[in-house]
Amino acid sequence: MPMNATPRQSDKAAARAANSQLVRDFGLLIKSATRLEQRIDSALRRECGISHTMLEVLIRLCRQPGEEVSQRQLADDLTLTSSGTTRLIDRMEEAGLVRRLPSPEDRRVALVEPTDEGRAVFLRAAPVHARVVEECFVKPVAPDDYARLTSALSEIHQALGEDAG
Amino acid sequence: MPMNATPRQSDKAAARAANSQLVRDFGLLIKSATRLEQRIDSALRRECGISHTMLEVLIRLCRQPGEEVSQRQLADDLTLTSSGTTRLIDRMEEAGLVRRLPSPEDRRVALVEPTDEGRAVFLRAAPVHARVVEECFVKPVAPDDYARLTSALSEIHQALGEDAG
DNA sequence: AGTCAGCAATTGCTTGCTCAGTAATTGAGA
DNA sequence: TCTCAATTACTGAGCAAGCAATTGCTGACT
Repeated sequence: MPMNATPRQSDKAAARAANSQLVRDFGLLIKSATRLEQRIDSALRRECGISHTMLEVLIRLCRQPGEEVSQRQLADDLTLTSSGTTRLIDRMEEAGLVRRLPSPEDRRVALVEPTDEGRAVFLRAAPVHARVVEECFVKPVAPDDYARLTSALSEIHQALGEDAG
Repeated sequence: MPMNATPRQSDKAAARAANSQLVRDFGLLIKSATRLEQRIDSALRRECGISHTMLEVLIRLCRQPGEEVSQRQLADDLTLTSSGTTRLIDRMEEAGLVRRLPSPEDRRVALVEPTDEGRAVFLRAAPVHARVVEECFVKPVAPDDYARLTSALSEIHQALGEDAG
């Protein structure tokens, strides 16, 4: 494997790879998603006093009454580690938004349930969330593109789920 | 503003809003982007010893020789605060990947320049990056959808850039 | 019954970021 | 020319996440 002082052919190829359209498209995805999430997060903090992550938890807990969710399930849904989830739920419990209760079926699992306060906050936050999504995500996209966008995202998401290594 | 014990009509509407297709589509975007970035990041750490963020810096520094970039510019490009950028460059300088030099035009700005080591790492990392992007982002998407995906992303990105408040 | 591999949750430590506040420098207007 | 608001970078403090190691529990296999 010879190493020259002057750039080799393959070096130029590598440099080109980093600037390829595909890689830039990818960058656009990451950047847009990052900014979107920041937008949502700051709107929620300002108007409702909770983070976006906390709202995502509440969304899953408030689907229907009596349907508690395990931390494991939340972790998977939110793309978090279990330790991250533990501490997220700690903070939400501290804030009076949720409550932990032991699972009757498996004493390892901690089920999470919203408090009345949690439900109330959810009801205030959901429209804020929906509003920002509408403004920053749905509205800017041409209707023709929208369907393709979501199907592309599903494909990506599914591919990522399969080879979960 | 009357408050009843039983859920009001508007509460149901709020709950429905949180479960609307639009909001779920948005969730899919966030989740896919998060996972994609994790994938890239861990591949780069494992195979090249740098984070995804660091590679993004190197990409911008290695475009062409002699084109130094200010930290401000990097911060904007990477969606970071300026203090985050300061410390990122601190770490990269520590690792011997980049060097700071004062701007001759404006003594406030710190220009950033890659070292030889930084360029070498970039050349090793770029193909890894490209490979994962290809596998996880480009390949899973049907060709018909791909063009729409990127145009949708551009529209979103542009909309986010305009009302930068 | 007894063992043991595996999973859920938690905890200590580290990392990578933000926020708020500071200092130096610039450029535009009185 | 002087002043002053805006801009660039840096620093201290704090927060939210990850990783690694631990505990308690479960279910499967001998």
